[in-house]
Amino acid sequence: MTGKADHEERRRQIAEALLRIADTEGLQSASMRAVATEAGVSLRLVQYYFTTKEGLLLDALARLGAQLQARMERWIGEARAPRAVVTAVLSCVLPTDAESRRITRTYAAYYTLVLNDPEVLAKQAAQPPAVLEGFLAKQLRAAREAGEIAPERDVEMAAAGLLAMVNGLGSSVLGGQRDGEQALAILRHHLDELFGGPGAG
Amino acid sequence: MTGKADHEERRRQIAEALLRIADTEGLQSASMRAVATEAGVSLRLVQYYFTTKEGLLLDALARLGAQLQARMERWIGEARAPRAVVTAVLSCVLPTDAESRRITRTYAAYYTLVLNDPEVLAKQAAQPPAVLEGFLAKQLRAAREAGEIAPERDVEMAAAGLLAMVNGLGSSVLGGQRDGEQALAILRHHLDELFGGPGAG
DNA sequence: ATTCGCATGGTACATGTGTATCACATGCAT
DNA sequence: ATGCATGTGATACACATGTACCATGCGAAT
Repeated sequence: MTGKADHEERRRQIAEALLRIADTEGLQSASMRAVATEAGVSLRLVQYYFTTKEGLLLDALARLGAQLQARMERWIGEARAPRAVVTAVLSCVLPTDAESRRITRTYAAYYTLVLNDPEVLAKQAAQPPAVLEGFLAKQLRAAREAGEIAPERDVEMAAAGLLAMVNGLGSSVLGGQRDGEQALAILRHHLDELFGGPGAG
Repeated sequence: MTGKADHEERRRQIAEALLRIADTEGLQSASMRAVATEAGVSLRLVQYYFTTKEGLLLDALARLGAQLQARMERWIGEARAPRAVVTAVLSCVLPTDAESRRITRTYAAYYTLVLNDPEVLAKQAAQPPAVLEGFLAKQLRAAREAGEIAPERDVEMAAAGLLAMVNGLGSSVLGGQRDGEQALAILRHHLDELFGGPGAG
């Protein structure tokens, strides 16, 4: 046989074709045929490897999530100081470079889909933000105990607010209202306000 | 003739049918036929009053914007104090009651559409946030000059951050991650932090 | 009474969609 | 050599969509 590596490779190839289309033209343009053409395979193959369109959408979403997580870990790097970690996590989801623009746009394309699908999709997509928020709160608490944040500050509230803010900032960048650098500046400003003042890069 | 009042009334009736569908089932389900059925008219009439689907979408979006603005003015009411105005504007766009949930969900439905349409739609939808942000900044500056906000605070940054935050909070509520009251609590917390402390109503 | 323009209904057409079906290859186990 | 599972192709089908076209009614101006 051709080996299971080829099988998974084909799936990856097709799913990434979907993500590419979702990024550039939106999910509504990601028909089975369009995905097949983009991936350079026949329509039948897309059907063969994913059976149904919902399966393809779900698989691609999972891959997108993995890509975002990989980007986060890359941005966190060897940072151990809570403030550096928080800054990395928040700023890496802002559409500032090509990769983040791609990921953000593609997530936005899925967003509308999730809103009107009480199916598995909603469950799959509502979990990551919650754990991320918990992670941020933990980091902020550590920073507070280290004296970098005023003791009276509520870290859960701050974490929720910051996460919502980068989400909204991302939307404004995608909507063409402002530029990625400006969004980053706004985020940095609020981080400076939360922590004592301007911190190291 | 039947009078121009009837004409405009028909347009309103049809456009609101679209908005109702966009709210409950998403814009992708808002086909010409579905809108016609929802409005209780024939497909031909939808064509007659709006010619093209794009025209219908644009008109409905304009009406949605008017509804949101009306809601804002209603929420601002007779409030004159900057803090009260800012609080009203920001909290009235959070999905806390039926009307705001409807408006927010419908805007979200349009959002994806705007992302992949460099047409008139983008221009039409990118303007309001900018003027709203300017309005908020002005209110915050007034509050700062009145001593309610620390003099070293940057009001433009704060306005941009708050607007992005309510936007992100709205998304999280729509995504089922939290409830409207919790979102409101997070917003209030950050307003308390920006202004000296808890304020009246 | 005729004519004209607006309003309305019904329906056709071309296209795009997801999915199903039939056909053929190719390689491995028996 | 034969049979069977996996991979691949081409095409058919049923349906939904936006838009265009033809016909009819009906009030008003001539």
